[in-house]
Amino acid sequence: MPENDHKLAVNLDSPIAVYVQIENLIQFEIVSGRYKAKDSLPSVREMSETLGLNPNTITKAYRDLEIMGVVSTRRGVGVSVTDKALKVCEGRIRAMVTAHLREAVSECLATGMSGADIRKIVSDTIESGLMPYRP
Amino acid sequence: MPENDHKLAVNLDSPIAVYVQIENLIQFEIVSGRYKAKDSLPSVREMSETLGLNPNTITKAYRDLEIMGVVSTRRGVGVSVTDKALKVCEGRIRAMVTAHLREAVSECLATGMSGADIRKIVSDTIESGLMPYRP
Amino acid sequence: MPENDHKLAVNLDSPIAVYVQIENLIQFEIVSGRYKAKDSLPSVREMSETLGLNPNTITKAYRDLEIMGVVSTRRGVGVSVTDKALKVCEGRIRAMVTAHLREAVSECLATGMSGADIRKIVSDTIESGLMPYRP
Amino acid sequence: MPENDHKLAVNLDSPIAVYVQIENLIQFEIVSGRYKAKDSLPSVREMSETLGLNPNTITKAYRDLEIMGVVSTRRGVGVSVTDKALKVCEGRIRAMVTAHLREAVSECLATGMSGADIRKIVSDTIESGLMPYRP
DNA sequence: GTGGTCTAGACCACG
DNA sequence: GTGGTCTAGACCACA
Repeated sequence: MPENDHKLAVNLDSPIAVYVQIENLIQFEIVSGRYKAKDSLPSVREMSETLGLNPNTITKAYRDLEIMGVVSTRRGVGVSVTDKALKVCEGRIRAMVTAHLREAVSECLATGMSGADIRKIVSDTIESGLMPYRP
Repeated sequence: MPENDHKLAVNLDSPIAVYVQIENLIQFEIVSGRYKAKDSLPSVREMSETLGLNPNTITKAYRDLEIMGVVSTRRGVGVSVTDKALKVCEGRIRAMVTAHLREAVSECLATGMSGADIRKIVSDTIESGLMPYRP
Repeated sequence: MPENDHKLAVNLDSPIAVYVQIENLIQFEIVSGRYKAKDSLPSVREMSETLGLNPNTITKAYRDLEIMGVVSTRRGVGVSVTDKALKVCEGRIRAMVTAHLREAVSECLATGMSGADIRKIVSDTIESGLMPYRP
Repeated sequence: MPENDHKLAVNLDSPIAVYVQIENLIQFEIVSGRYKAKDSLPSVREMSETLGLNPNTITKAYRDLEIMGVVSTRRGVGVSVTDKALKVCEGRIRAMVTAHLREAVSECLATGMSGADIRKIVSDTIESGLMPYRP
């Protein structure tokens, strides 16, 4: 039962800094095609209210994304996805998730879990549907 | 190519706190059977020198493990694995790595990666051998 | 009468953001050789007290410098100049000051100032001694 | 190569506020004699369309210039250069560009650039012709 | 002691 | 309304 009205969410208990989670979330949205070049991102204030975070935290994420070349910000106008964003994000994100997957499998092996068990968990997760990125 | 001279290693650049990495490392060693009940752990000083970390960091990890009931420390004697350590760690670690694996697969799906691609990476990693836990 | 005990200073009235001024100041110190590879920078707290600024402002500057590869920060240890800092800064700063000089001369020309007058001001400033960078 | 079709231009990426850039641009035009007493300035709407800026930005610049006594606005008539504009601007702008020039030279000295190198850049720029003010 | 993150809230530049 | 900067002050991870 996939939830279609896709919503961004951060995990405050994660050891990963919230602003980094937001950067990743947005990059996932871009890679998955939900944000396209020239699309506007939610304003800092809107995003901060949606996520229940301080505007400064959003600002920090947006600023990093700007340095990466993923978004472009203009005072009084807003923040929008750059033309090269997809290219930039695709490489970064693909490499990141592949590394995470390899690490996760290695962890499982390190506990003595069998290859068959690992494959079963993987298949179950794949079949349980397209889960949104949850940091 | 079996895992000879298995060594603990922490990743200072990881967003995961070093003391958490150490706690996990030791639990992995227990789950995988390299540390057994009543085994002594390296002293705080030895561990800190081996890993190049501040003794306080090791102390904090050992204290947390003691609270979890995984190790017991006795002044003048040292730190040793408790009898119930395996039982405690097995559940925790198994749950952790399973969760990590599901998250990693979900991340891959979120980028639009196909199930076949994911399974291929998983199989490759499984076949590349038993990699040590690397946080 | 040059002032030898060289001190960093920022201009709060400048249209240039304070944290950018700090980034420039430190890069000047590196280019001019007053900071060398592996030198420690003043701690965030110390710098903030010296300059009368909020620690967050210093943190922002240090973070940008880290992204640029000019400094390296380690928790609990401090911030130090990287080995490649001089190379990185030299290009950036040299280009920046040259551009500023050209712009300043162009401005003078645009007001109708004569080449001779411009050269006189330049010579006077050169001869008035090595002034510290004042943003 | 005389400066034909001289055009005002602002730099949106400059740390200098756009309305300040416009104020300076107009004062440069006055000092250089391209705008004389009683000349009309472009209307707010025309200026905003020419420069692709929000009319509010132009309005703010014109208002500041009026406060300085450089222009006078009359409802239904427009904005025109005052009789004392040249006198007012000349001092302000001359002081500003001189200060910029001194600062730029100081910056160069601070990087360790030699007086000869500085003089060479200055001469090159002077000889490359009368560049328009570019903020 | 060090740096890192986050919040709350202010003021500014711009549309 | 938009984003940008800065302050004040809190808590955490680490040495």
